[in-house]
Amino acid sequence: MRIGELASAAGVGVETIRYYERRGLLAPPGRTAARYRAYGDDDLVRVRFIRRAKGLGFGLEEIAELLELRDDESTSCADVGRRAAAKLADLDRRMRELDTFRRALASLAASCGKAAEPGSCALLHHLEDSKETEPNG
Amino acid sequence: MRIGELASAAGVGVETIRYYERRGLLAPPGRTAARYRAYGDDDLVRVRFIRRAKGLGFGLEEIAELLELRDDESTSCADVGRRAAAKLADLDRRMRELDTFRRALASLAASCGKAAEPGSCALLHHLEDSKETEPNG
DNA sequence: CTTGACCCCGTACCATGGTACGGGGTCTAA
DNA sequence: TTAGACCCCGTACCATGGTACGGGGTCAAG
Repeated sequence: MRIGELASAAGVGVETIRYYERRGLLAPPGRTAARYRAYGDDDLVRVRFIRRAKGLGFGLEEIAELLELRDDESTSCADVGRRAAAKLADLDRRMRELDTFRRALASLAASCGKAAEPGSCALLHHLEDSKETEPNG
Repeated sequence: MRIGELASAAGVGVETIRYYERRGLLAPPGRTAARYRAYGDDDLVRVRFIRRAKGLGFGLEEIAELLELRDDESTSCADVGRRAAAKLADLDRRMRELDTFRRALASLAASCGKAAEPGSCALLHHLEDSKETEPNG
């Protein structure tokens, strides 16, 4: 398929595909006689991989590393696993914070409709109460 | 307190404080005779608010809106609540995705150490299996 | 009355993750 | 053969969230 087709199938712009190529996330594809990029289904898989990983908070740099591991057939799953473990800890922390916040938000949304007293917002109080949970962890 | 004190108390750089002021997240503070910015404890609360909200995925623009609501005493909690509800849905979706990913990552980390067969990575497969969970939600 | 830490301001710079622009080639269909 | 859709490339630009730089003022200690 050509770049436009790949892009729309993956739900991104054509420029994004080229950008990923520049960034090394996509290998330079084959070309048609007219120098058009020619992609296969596996490229689509790859772009979707990137988008999904990105949507989950991985940076392109990290994704590139993940893809490298994936590309290298000799790389053991354990290598991926080591990276994964580090990311897991990160994810866990992130999720805990997010969950705390989500709870505050949920209880806020529940209580707010009823008592509309200005200045008595669970959400705002939650954010104002500065516990030791610093963002630079 | 002066800007440096505020900054270190909030765990950010001096430049960040000034940047927040430029962005309208912090009101221009009072000045000493020497034109030094003079902050109070509520400014610290405010900066911590910003950092916490930021650490949880809010953008500065969103935070500015939240702060506006907070500043405006006449704003009912319900107004904040409406914003919160929208953010909540967003957070929920994000957390579900994150959780799916975290599980994959966790089971990967568990299985990877044992069977190190290349190409059989739960993580990679998870990302390659493109379900309808698109990142542009 | 000088040294050093702190502050002022404006402007430039940085990384990230794209997005747009301009000038050109290619392909398909009428 | 000509219009329109698509593609090529390089380069510039954008938003976000800061960070650094340079030249200068302020203030407390020694």
